[in-house]
Amino acid sequence: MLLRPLEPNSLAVESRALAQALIGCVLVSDAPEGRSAGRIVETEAYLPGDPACHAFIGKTGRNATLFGVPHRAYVYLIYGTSYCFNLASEADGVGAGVLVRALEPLHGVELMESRRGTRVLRDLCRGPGRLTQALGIGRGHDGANLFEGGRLWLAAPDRPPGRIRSSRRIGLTQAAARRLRYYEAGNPFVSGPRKLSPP
DNA sequence: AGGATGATCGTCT
DNA sequence: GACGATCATCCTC
Repeated sequence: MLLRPLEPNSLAVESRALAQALIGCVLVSDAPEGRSAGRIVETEAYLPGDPACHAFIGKTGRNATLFGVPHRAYVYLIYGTSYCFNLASEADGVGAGVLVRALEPLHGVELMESRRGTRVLRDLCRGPGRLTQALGIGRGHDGANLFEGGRLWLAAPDRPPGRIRSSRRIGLTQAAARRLRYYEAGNPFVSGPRKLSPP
């Protein structure tokens, strides 16, 4: 399978534009065990000054990469069990990011199955904690540059993305009404509700 | 030093 | 649909 590295500086910096631009792009993990990759089908934007954004409380040890240069990986542990993968967004110094919530498996399905402990294709990368486990992403990837051919990088879309829809973000207690979740319409690898939520 | 919290997942009913 | 696991992180003594 041909994977063409995404051109640096080709992605939007503004959080909502970035969240939409990432749909269809391919996230690639090159680990000692082999390559695994998936097509991004669902994202969420976390804006500057957004109470739901980890950066809202100010810069701390955990969230520092959200305040750094855009498009670096921000990875953190949630509920003591799962890692979430984000890209920092907005200008250097501004705390914001985009969470990647689901991938469509593209490459290295056997490796993903072994990491995930399931052979159900639809369950490999559907959900933020699942996709990080499938690709072997952990806290060690925090701060990674995704454009210099390292262990984790972004490739250009392998095909044009379908129509993008939006909805409320999932699992939030803060700012839950805002429609900052984006997903490819009709894609079975999208997590959570695939219908439009009420305005 | 101790307690509360959470952008989730898997299991059970 | 509901619930418990599990722990790094942050806040308050």
